[in-house]
Amino acid sequence: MRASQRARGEDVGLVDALLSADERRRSSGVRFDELRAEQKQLGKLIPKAAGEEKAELLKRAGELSAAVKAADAERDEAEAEAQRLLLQLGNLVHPEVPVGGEDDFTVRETHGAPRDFAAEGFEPKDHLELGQALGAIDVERGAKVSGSRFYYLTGVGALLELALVNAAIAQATEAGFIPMLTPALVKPRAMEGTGFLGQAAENVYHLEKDDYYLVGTSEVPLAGYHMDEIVEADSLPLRYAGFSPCFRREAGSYGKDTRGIFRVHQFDKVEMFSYVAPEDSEAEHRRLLEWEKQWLTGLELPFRVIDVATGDLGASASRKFDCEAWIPTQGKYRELTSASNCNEFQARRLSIRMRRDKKVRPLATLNGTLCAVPRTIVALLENHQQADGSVRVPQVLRPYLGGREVLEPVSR
RNA sequence: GGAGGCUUCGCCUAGUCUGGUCUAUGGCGCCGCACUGCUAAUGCGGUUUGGGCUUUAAAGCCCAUCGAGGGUUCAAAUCCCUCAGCCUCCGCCA
Repeated sequence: MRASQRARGEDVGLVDALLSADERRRSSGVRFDELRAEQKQLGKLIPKAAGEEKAELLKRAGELSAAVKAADAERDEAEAEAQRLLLQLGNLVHPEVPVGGEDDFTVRETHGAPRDFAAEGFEPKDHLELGQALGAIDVERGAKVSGSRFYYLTGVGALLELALVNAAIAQATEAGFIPMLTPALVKPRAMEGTGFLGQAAENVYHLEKDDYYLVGTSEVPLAGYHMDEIVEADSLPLRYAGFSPCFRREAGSYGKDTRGIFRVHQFDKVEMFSYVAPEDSEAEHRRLLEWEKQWLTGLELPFRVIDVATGDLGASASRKFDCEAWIPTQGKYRELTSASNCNEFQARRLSIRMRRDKKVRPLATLNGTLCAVPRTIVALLENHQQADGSVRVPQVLRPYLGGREVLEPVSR
C-alpha cells in the first residue's frame, strides 16, 4: 500500500494523520453514546418526578446536556478532518501496473499494422485537411463563435458522428448494456465521489453561480446513478452505456494538439460503465477492454493496448488500459479509448453498496470508453483516406450512413 | 421568477395543531416456524441503515437514523430557521 502511494508521489504521512483522526472520531463517538444513554434515562424519570427530586434530576440533566454537546462537536470535528484527508488520498494501485510517468507504460498487444502510404505512392493528409475537403469539420467558425479548441461538425461530419454513436450504442446494447442519456451538469457530490475534484480539478468546468459541474465524461452521472443505494448481488453486474457531451478545460495542455479536433473542450462520447462485485472487477476490466477492441477492430483501425503507468492513472483508477490508434500524420499511436478499474474507490465515496447473504459492502465500479467521437473521426479519416482525398467508410458504419461506402470531397 | 402543499424504518400509512407514555401505528410485500396429504388459506414470530461493544460461534447490548443541516429545550417525528427534492397553480419559455 505504501509503495504504491509513493509511486503516486503521495505523502505517506497522510495515511498516519488519517488513522489518528479516525481514532479520535471513534473515541469521542463512544463517549457521546454513553452520555446520550444516561440522558435518555433521565428523560424518562423527569416527567414522573416532582418537587425536590425533580429539581435534582433537572440539574443533572442540564450538566449532561452540555457534555453531550461537547462530545458531539468533537466527534463532528474529527469526522470532518478524517473525511478531508480521505479525499486527498488516491486509489490503491494494482501491483502489476508499471511504475513511472506518462511514458513508462507497457504495451500489452498490437492489432493491425500502420498503412504504408509510401508504397501506395501518396503522402497522407491530416484529419483537418481531409475533414475540410469533405465539408465535415469547421474549426475557423468554431473559434469565431466559441474560441480555440471548439469546432463544428458539418454535413457529412455531423452524419459521421451520428453513425458512430448509433453503431457504438448498438454494439453495447447487443452486449447487454442498458443505453442511457445522462445529465451533463452534476452537483459537487457526484464530481467529488468519482474522484475528479482532486488533482484533476483544474480540468473541470464549474458553474459558480449555481454550483454545478460540467461533466468531462458520462462516467460521472453513471456512477452517481446508484449513489446512496444498496444493490442486491443478484442484479450484478449492472452495465450501462452512457451517451453525453463531455467538457474539458484542457488546462496545462497549451500548445499541445492544437491543430484540428484531436483535443477539444467539448465532445460527445459513448461510455461503458459497470457495477460488479469487487472479486469480479479484474475479469470485468478485461471484458471492457475486449469490447473496446471489438469496436476498434470493426472500424478497421490499427491500434495497440497499453498498461498505463502509475503516474498517469488519475485518482480513481487502480489500473487503466488504453487503446491507442495509429495516427499516420503523427507517426504515433494516440489514445482513443481508456478502460479503468476503480474497484471500490468510487463506491465508497458515493456510498454504493451490494448486499449478498445479508452482508452489505462496497461494490466495484469500472468504466471504459467505447467511442469518443472527435478522436475516432480523426483516426477514421486519416487511416481510411485515399489518394484522391476521399475516405473509405468501414463496413460496420455503412448501415448507419445510408449505405454510403466512400465520403467524397465537396467543391465549395 | 411568484404562491401553496407534501417528504415517517422496502411500498402505502397513523402520529406533528397540544414536546416526555413514540422503545414510531396499521396494512401490503418479504423471511422463518406451525398447521394443512400440493398450492392457497390461517396462526405465531421476524423484517431500515450506519457506527461501537461483547462472543469460538449463534446471538445479544449500546448509540444514531422520521428528506438534509442548524436552533430552542432537561427533553424534538412534534416548535423555530435555512436548504434540497416532489406535487399543484400563476408567470415565462423550446
